[in-house]
Amino acid sequence: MTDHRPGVEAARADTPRFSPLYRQIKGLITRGLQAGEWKPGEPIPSETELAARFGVSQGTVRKAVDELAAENLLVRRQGRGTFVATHHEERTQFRFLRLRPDDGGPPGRMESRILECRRLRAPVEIARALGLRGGETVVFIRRLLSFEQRPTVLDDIWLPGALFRGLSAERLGASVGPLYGLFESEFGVRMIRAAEQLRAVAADREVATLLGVAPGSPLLQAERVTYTYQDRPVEVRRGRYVTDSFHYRSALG
Amino acid sequence: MTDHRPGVEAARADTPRFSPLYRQIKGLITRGLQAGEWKPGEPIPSETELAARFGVSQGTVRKAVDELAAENLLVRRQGRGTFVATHHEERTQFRFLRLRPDDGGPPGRMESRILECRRLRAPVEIARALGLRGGETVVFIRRLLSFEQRPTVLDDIWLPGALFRGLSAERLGASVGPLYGLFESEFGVRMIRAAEQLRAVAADREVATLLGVAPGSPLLQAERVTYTYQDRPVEVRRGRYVTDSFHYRSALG
DNA sequence: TAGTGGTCTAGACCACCGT
DNA sequence: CGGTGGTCTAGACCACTAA
Repeated sequence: MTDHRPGVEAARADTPRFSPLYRQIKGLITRGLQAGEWKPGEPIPSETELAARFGVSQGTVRKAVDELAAENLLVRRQGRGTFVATHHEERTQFRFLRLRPDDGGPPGRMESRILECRRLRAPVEIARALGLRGGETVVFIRRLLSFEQRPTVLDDIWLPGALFRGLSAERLGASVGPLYGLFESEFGVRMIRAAEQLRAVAADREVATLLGVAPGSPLLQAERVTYTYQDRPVEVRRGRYVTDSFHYRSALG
Repeated sequence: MTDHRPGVEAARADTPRFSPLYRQIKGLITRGLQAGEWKPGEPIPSETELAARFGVSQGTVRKAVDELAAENLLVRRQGRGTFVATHHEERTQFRFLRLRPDDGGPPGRMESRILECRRLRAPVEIARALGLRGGETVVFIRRLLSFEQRPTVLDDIWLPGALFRGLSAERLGASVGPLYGLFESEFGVRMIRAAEQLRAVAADREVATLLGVAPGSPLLQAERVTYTYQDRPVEVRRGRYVTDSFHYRSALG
């Protein structure tokens, strides 16, 4: 790279007064990830190699990789290398599902059933959340998650139609792992982070029937917006959780 | 300090195979915080000074402080110094209260009313969560939080009696800031982190009355265990939130 | 044993803050 | 201006993994 000295950067002067070198390196690595230069699950080049490529010291690369690892874009494995994060792994499996059995242990046998999958014009709120122009089509998915045969989660999912061409109930049914793994492998869309808004709601008749609870039962509702690279929203999800013997874990730091 | 070289550490050999130097430094700084060597809101010595005191390089101190800052025990302020975190500040004010108005903006005028404050023998579940022996006394507090005159949060709080001698309704009423600020200043108990379990429940008659909702209304319930240094539990809290126009924010990363 | 990430050092310089 | 944290470097050595 050229012109990455702090002073030079400062001279550029716009919104962020100063962008340190390691952040620029971070940006370059992110660009490589986004462009698919290294695929999920694969290792990226070693720190010394990246340092040579970018013409900076290893310490600077290290700090860039540190941040990317903290954001779960990369995974460090001592003695082996640094790998591109993937949703096809035990460890990342439940990163976005915060529901846990009250008795502690990991969730037991989980079964996913697709109830619906069709295309429709995006409702205004969905379009707004996804940054779509009015009238664009979205893929709508409704699915039911059961733990040990007990229906527990009803998810309604909206995805930008343009990014998920060819997504169908059959395709979903044929897949085994987590949805985000499918999205990553089949559509090249990598879910990076999400924000949820939680509230307690009363189950309406339709939802109550699907979840096997009495109408009016209290349900935990999670409205999620999921983002890919560049903080681009690519999924809206409304989940309803039966919290009789499960709870949603939240860590306050 | 003496004997902090990696090799020496490795030779000690027990559970953690190897404890890097910066973690030991981190432990020493934490001990200072816990012992009250530096008070909340005050600056700790500069990095160079700490490096000299501990006989390590500045970079090693830096990494220790980095972690402590990431855990919100310290706050770095460029050009000024590194300060001991405190609950008496705007920025940390809402660190543990994740409820937000649906319309985005920050919570409006908040009013806290103490409904109850008394001592009682710890119920078994509370005693277990707080690591108390059966029959020890706890302080029980019930309080109501209202936003813009609208009752929104009902908190039941249990604290170890031994740590909070002299805590009374009057004392609570006389205080202005957040509870954790009071606990920090008056009782020397600093809340560091917490874990919550969320579920949807139906309001019973008593709770419904206090919150001004219909009995059976769905409420978001948060069961919190709060920890101080050394991961010692020092508070159990059960909150019930009215989520008609508020939601609980959760970030998935 | 070779290669990777992880730690530690010493020193330089920069950005930011208060005086 | 002096002092603080923030960045960057170059080089050494350690811990871990796989072949």
